[in-house]
Amino acid sequence: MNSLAEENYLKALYKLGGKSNEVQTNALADKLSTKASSVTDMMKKLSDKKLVNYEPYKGVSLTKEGYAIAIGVVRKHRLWEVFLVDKLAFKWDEVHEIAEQLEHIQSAELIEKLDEFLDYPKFDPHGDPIPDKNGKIYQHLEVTLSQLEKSEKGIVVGVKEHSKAYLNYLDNLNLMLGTEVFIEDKVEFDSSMKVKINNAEVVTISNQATKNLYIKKLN
Amino acid sequence: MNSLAEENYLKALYKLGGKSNEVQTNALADKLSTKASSVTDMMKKLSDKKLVNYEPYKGVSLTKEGYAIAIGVVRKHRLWEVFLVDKLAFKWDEVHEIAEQLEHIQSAELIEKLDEFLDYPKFDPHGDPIPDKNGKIYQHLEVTLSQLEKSEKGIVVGVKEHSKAYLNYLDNLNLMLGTEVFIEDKVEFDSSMKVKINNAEVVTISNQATKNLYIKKLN
DNA sequence: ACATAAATTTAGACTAGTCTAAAAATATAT
DNA sequence: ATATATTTTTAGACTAGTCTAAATTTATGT
Repeated sequence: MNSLAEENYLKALYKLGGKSNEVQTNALADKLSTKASSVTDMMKKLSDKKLVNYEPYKGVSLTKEGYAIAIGVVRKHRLWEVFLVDKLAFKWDEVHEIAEQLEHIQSAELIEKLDEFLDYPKFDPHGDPIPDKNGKIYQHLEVTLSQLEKSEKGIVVGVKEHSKAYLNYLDNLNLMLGTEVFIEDKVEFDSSMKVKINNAEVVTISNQATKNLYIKKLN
Repeated sequence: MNSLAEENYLKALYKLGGKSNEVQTNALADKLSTKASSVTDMMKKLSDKKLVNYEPYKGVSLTKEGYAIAIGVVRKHRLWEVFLVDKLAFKWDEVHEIAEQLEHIQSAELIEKLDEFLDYPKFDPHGDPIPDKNGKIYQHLEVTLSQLEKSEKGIVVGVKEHSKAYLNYLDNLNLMLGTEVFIEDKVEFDSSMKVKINNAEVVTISNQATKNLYIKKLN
């Protein structure tokens, strides 16, 4: 069994380095809002448990076993987010902190039953893919709104940035998962875009915002 | 905010002493499977936080504020148990350990939404009353099966003992919440009872078992 | 190549929670 | 009433996880 702290380190390592990329001590410290010295201590511990490959001064990466644990935590986080939004009517910008707690509940049976109850969702409320029980993830084709050209059409399938501020900004533009977008125009000056939403109103979206929306192209 | 350990001490204090009864250090240590010295340390801490009334060597009881927290944890535990049984199809003997974890999730909004989702249940899967959001509890009239006389009739409304072994024993007898029981006979020799279940088969129930079943008398 | 900067690790201290063993207080028994 | 048993508290040590400050290693710029 792994402690809550250990699980959080493994999850952060996954978010920064994926299945096998090296991650620097400071990057991990930043991600976890802790200090580099604390990271070093934990890396030694996780290395002893064979959950990470750690060489002093050289960075760290997940072992196969560490990756499996990290993926499991991500799976739990995202399934709970679906539960919170679909069943308890939370909004998509309200669920992160609660899911951060729920992701550490220990019970394999619980999570399988939750998955079934939710009807085996493939994506969480932000469009992030939910690993299946074997750890398989179906990744987005990573096309962002900013990469579409004038007159191209697509559907919003995910967000890259999860802050409350950004999610609220999208809500106010009526942009949510499943929304159809059509590029009316790209403004050269500030790289913002004029976008027609669901064949109705046209809104202007900042470059910053367009870079953080995943789109599935149509036609 | 209170730590997980603090919440567990407060809950145990509630289970042993209710709203205001004094509890001995050793009793608390037993309940929490810890040592008396650990209890003493924690009581000093909770006393400093004004969550318990503690006088060295004299025992300890909950303050109003400590009681409110304890009741909140119990409310969360029991609501999650309802979720696990009603929505995720767990059996009543499988939910305790998971609910022990879920009861510490911090989010007032979560628990209110869960309560609504479950349709404001009054009792958990073992028949224990669920405190409402103001901390009000509707207690059972505490009649146990063992207190019924020959030819009396009642309905099973709760269990006093929550061990897996006991709950399984009841399952095997087809005894669950809502089951109708009719006392065919009381055996003087070992105080066991012959009980007709749902107007069908007659089973023999040990004294030990009859003392742990709450009954609502009929007629 | 060498000085300096940046990143990382080590050393030592702190907190929360736990433990064992000894000391102190309270209860019980004759 | 006094010895004995029981209960509780205190003292000191331990672990997990964190921190600051100093030391060390690696990277960078001229």
